[in-house]
Amino acid sequence: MKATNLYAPTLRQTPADAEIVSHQLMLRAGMMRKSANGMYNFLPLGWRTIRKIEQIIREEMDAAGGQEMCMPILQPAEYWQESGRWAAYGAEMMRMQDRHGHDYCLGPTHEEMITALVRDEVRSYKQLPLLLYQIQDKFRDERRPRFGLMRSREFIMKDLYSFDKDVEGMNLSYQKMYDAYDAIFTRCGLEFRPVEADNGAIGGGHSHEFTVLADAGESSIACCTKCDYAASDEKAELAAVAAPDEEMLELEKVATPGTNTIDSLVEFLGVPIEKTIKAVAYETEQDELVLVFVRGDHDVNEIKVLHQLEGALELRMAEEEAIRAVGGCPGFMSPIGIKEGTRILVDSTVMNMKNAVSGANEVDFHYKNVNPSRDFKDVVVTDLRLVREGDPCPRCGAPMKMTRGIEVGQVFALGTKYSAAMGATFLDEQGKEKPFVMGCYGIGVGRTMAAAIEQNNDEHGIVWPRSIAPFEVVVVPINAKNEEQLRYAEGVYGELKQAGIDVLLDDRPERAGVKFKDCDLIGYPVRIAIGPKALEEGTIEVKVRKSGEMFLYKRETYLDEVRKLLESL
RNA sequence: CGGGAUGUAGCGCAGUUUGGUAGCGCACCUCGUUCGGGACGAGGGGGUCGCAGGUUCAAAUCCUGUCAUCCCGACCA
Repeated sequence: MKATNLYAPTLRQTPADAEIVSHQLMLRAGMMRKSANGMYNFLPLGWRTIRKIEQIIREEMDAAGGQEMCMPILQPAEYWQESGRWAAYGAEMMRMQDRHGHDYCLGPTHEEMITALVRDEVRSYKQLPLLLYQIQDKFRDERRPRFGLMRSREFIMKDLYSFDKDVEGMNLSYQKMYDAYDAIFTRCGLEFRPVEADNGAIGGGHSHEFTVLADAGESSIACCTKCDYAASDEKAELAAVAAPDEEMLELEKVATPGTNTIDSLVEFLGVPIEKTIKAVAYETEQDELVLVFVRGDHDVNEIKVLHQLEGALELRMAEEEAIRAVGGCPGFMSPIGIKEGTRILVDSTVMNMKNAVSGANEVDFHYKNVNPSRDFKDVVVTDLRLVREGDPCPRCGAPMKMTRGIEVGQVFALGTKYSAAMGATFLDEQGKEKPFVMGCYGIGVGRTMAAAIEQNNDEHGIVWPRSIAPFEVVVVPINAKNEEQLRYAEGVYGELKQAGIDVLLDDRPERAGVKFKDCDLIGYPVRIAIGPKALEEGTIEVKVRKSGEMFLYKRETYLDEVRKLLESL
């Protein structure tokens, strides 16, 4: 490819509406342009990178036994009604009607489509396992698209669905995908962690998110500093803090005027915050009141709370009336003296506390010397709190570190949620009808591209990992208006191309400085400059974008040297 | 959907307070000089000032409405 035939409009200045560096650089490097909120045009350079990422994904999916196919983006509502998600999906689904008034959506994902397809096709356990995937645009009407490709409304996703005859088979498929994902993100040159993820409302199976470590990321993950445990902040398991070795003292009610927050209580009583018990009251969408108690300095993990409440999908802060109705007092709550039958959840750390302070269910009064193991009745005790920096790892006990990351992929053991709901069954060895045991596995292709830039850039621009760079090598005649130089550069370009290297010839009649700046901005891994030195001395000047190293090679040997260089990038 | 900010040429911005012929830098076009890290000179093209209504002799500027974009909070590839 020659630059004079390439539409790559670079920008000197950063567009004002781009916030994070990957978005800014993709615009500046002429890789993409915005079309509408959360939707983007990929320009030729950006598309080359997308295609390279897709190709890596394809190769690894195929190697893992996947078969590529393609399903329609437009999906009939009836499948979604069968799975129950037509109602459940909410405003995030782009919906429309055809001329006959039939409902459709633009696919936000394809579990329903693939399940319906396989249901109609696959009859026997002998046809399993079946791993089908596609790479295609998905639509999600995000409440707030932002950060360029990081969260867009139309995005390219690789989605694979596995169908197995039993849970063991599913686990095998899951592991294959897990390993393939590991290979894909490694090949893309990314620093990432597979983290244990919450499986949300889907329930049942397990799930991992593949998270690229980057400050611009929207997910917060807890990583053990010693072992390889890593989990999303919502998922991170926490053991109870051990019970202190103290005598249990007599429960005592004390007046604590105006102390309806933990901070004011700590100040008023002069007790350490670790000796206080905090209450949070929620109501479910079924209007059930749930009282949650955690240590004063801890935060409630609402996901963990939801897992305790079968059937509930959402929590809202409880109305004061509802709290009073069960004998609670907003700002001064305690499990002691709450109406029988009220759902009370207590974090396991709280249960180990001794001689703590909690509310007394009366305005301006608290209990001292609360000993939950003695004083709390009819409560559910479990892990309910949100992980914090320094909390002990559930595996090895070493402190955990909180990091930010970009979720580029997720692997998910679905089980029979969709196959059962949609009646997708096969006959097993005994001739018995069984629902498929499924898994689903997604990769955000554009997000992977953005994540790669977040991790690989400097003040001059992008520093592409070789595997996903739009071109591996750029050949720059210093003065393309000089016929001799241009011819020489064309020769070198032809040799590289002949050698199977993905190379661009920057034959634009621009000044050297302009072209060099563009090279750095776009981030080609290797730059070859052809100037007087090449013509007079036959030396080829090679510069590595990442390290800034410059090498001079003889014309006779530079090809091998460049090949070696590329392999190291 | 709540909170905040911004809409003026392809990009970055000034002008709005105090109404009076729409500007600057970059980019673009022409000519000349220049040519290994975003050159210089001369000339040139391009904007119904987001949109609609209102006030006024006169509106980018004041008022009302509306739309869009960006950032902060509940989710996900």
